Amino acid sequence: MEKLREPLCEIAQCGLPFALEAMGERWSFMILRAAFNGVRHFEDFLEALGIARNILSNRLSRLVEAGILKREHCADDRRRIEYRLTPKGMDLLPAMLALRQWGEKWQLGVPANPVLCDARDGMPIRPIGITAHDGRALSPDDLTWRERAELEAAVAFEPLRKVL
Amino acid sequence: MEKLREPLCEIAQCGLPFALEAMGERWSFMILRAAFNGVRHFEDFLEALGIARNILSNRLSRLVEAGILKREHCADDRRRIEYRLTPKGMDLLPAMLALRQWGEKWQLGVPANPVLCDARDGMPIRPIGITAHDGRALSPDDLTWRERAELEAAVAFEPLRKVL
DNA sequence: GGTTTTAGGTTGCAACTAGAAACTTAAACT
DNA sequence: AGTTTAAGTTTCTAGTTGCAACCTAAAACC
Repeated sequence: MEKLREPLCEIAQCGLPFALEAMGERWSFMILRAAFNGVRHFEDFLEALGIARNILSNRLSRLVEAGILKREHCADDRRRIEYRLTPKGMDLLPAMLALRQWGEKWQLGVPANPVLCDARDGMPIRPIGITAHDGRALSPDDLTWRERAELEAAVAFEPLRKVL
Repeated sequence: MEKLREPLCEIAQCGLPFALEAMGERWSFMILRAAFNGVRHFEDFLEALGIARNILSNRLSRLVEAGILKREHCADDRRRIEYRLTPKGMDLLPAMLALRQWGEKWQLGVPANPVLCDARDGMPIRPIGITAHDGRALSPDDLTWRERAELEAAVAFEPLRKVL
């Protein structure tokens, strides 16, 4: 764990504060979860989450503004509004699952049910973890920070796979 | 994405609300990040985060209470207190990195620096994602929910790897 | 045209969050 | 013994969050 150290946020360009700015509020992840479960309409979010109307209204607006949800009128019933995940919102699924798995593992006593599985073979997904470029599982001790410049020089020969 | 649906939290035993209960507050992830970067003492958190003393005090207490940090007096200087990550706290690293990578990818304009790398070969880590039991990358469309009972019956022959 | 439905704004109130500054306590240092 | 340091706690203030209940606007339905 000693190796895992970086300058704090004033210096580093760190994505965490930006992520928290968009998703750090109390209901944001629960709304996202509902959206992943197919909830699309205001009243359905309201019922699913037990949240106050004005808070929901405010959060949905913020999530739309952040580009995580998109807001559009239904074609068939134009007073109805659909909130749908954008690609940017979909891309939060690993983070949400990682949080959820952590909650299940450490906070929730019972094994979770239902279990999220691979649709192709029906097997449970692997716990979300940190993996090397070649797929090996990494522990916190296996990690280190490198300057981008240094890194790009080092891999000048082999093509650098897109990271982050 | 249609396949990815589950009963909402009243019915399902979902770990997400539990995770958010512990980590959902505004400064929690930033404190965790500092802890991963080796910050251990009250005054150092204070300086690193620019947070008010009373809020920091409150958050540290909560994180200790949640078992994410442990609080102990230094052996050499017993007025000093060290806050250190517990295994439970360490286990939040994938979730934090996933959030951070998302923030870097979607919110932060510039490529992040420094880059988190595998210490063994110096290559950048793979973006955190969802993988099947055999390591294949999965997209949201590849996911489905299965009842635990059904699943355990189905894999009665092959040993079910520990999940979550 | 009147009613219903959907989405969401407004108001009022209680609780919580956040910050600055001063105070406290215990240990260490001299 | 007196000072300094680390880690808080307390007090006061302002702002935000959250809920309930009611109100509005627009579209659809009859």
